[in-house]
Amino acid sequence: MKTFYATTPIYYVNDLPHIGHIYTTVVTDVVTRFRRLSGEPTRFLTGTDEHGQNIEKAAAAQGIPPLALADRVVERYHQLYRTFEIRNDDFIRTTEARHRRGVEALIARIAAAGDFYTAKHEGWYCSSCEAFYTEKELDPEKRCPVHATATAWESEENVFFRLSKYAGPLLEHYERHPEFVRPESRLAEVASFVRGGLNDLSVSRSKVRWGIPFPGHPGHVVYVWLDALANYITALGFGSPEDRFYREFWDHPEAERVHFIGKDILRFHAVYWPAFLLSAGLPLPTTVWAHGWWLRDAKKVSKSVGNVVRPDALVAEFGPDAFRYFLMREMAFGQDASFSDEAFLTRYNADLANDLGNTVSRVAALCRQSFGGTPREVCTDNEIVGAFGDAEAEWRAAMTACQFARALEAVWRLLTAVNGYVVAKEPWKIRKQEGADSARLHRVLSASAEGVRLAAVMLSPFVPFTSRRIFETFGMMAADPTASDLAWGRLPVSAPMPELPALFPRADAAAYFQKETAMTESAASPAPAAPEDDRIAIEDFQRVRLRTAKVLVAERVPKSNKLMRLEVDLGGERRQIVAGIAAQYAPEQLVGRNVVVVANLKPAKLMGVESNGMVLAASVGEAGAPVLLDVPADVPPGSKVK
RNA sequence: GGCGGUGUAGCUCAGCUGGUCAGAGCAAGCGGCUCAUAUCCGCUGUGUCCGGGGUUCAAAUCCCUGCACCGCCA
Repeated sequence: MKTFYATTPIYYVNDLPHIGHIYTTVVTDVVTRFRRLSGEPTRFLTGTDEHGQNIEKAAAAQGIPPLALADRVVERYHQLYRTFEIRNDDFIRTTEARHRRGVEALIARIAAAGDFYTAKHEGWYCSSCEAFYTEKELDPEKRCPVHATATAWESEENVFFRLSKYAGPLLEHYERHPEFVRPESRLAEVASFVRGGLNDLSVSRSKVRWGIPFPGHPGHVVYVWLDALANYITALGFGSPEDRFYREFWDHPEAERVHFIGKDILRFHAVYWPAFLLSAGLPLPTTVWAHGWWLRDAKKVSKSVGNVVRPDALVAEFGPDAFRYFLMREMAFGQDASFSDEAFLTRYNADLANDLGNTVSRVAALCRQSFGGTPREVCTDNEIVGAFGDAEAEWRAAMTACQFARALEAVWRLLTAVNGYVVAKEPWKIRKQEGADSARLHRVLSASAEGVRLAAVMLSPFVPFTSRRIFETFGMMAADPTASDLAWGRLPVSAPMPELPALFPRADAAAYFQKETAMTESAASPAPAAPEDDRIAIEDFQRVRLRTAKVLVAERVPKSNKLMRLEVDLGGERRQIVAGIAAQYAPEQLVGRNVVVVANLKPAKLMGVESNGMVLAASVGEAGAPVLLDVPADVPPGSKVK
């Protein structure tokens, strides 16, 4: 029997949930709801990645065991899932015994294939990355390219996986299964990477303690990705006697297995993971679907314009369904999209309030006013039947291809058809002329209401709560629909219809932004650490004018331990800048040195001395000791830094 | 530097293997209805389909080249 299995990545508990997590999870939820609605046996897995040095450290910093830290974050995810009505069948945590058992089983198979060997692994190790770097990847002072913190030369015996051996088989697999990576352009990227040759992968760590002990290698734990990726099968019971789900949803000729991921972790899913599986002789996933990122609209910073990004506020104000709808409708799946409150409000009003909400409201009102309930007969011969057939076919094709925006457009065409039909038939006139008993009136409203009901069925994967409300409005049970509901003529006859509040009351965008602005401004205190995406757009960065400068004069600011008064050459312009570096640098170390400065900073007075800019320095260690950024002596002063 | 992608109406984007492909939605303008959440229905426009070459009877669609932006790798 054909089965469908979909997963999100397991989320690292070092990070609180943000829009990226919400998006991937909602996508997977929509897809699995669609499959269930189509009657396919379906399984939806998500979970958390809880091992690694970073977790160990973060927990130690808070004085709690790592597992307690993980518990807290896991609770945040559960909350999130309740809010958005995520219907996952399982939630795996890498600290669970079933996961460990599965990882051990996977490792046993790879070992049996002879794909592990031990060798000395040396290099510059960054403990934050839990990774080794080569000399040329580091700056001259051997600092980590990601964290800019000191790395240490480490040398240890590690277990290696013969990844190099699988470059050929992987390329062959890509060739034979072009659907293995979606979208297509990503497959090209991955293939290009593999064609460049693969190095064997170190898959054990002795520096890390918080992890799964590597079988047969005391003191070593399993490398985080080998541990984490395995979740997709360990959650199904792989390696356990109770592996019914594994046999049904993974190791089965007709099982479809899809990983939804962000494009940032494509390589792990499309290279490492299938290589592990090939080695272990297990089936590969059918498709790895890499979606894009939500970028922030940063055209204007003015809050009154309405580009304040506050997903929490939007969800609170307009509800999780509106947010789910926006995410699925606005992003062309696979590409990046930009997020703005403005776009959200536009979609909300145009699509949800006007089209969906108003159509439900008008058809329901017509029925209620005419019959006090649903029509007494089912009309099977009308223009809406055909519109539904077309919409359903398009919707199904688009959903199967993960073209969510298209699927939604198809449903909206059905809504437009209903509205056009209502306008053409003018049921309010029929009622006046022929009375509420008119058979024609019953048929017209039956067709209209049935169109709305079917739109709600097709929308149920996207906006489950709203769909149930629509069913309720038309006298049905407020339950998730099943495959048989997706056929014409299932609207109950002469059923009482409760009068419910508007689904999506029209929003006054101007008033909303005014309120948000007021709230933002009144929140003078530091914003709470919201689990938000804090990436910025390139335009944000470009507002900062960074320039190189040569220090001409340096002297300590009287009565200050930290402040140093500098006069710098900014390429023809002489500037006075005060920098808090006197504790670490002597004036004579500074004169003649090249530095990087922020050239367009508003002037400020420090200890009575005016400063016109800021010298950039890395902030090192707990105390944040400044370490000036180096600029080679031959870079002329005033050069742009970008 | 290598590989790949993108560039289509004011905005967001559809346009597969070349021949109603010059489109949809939003925004704008005009008209209509009044059942409905000032909602709905109909009509209307602007586009050097990034620039330049080429193949072809025919190219937004294929090839070459230039520019801009983006991604992966180094």
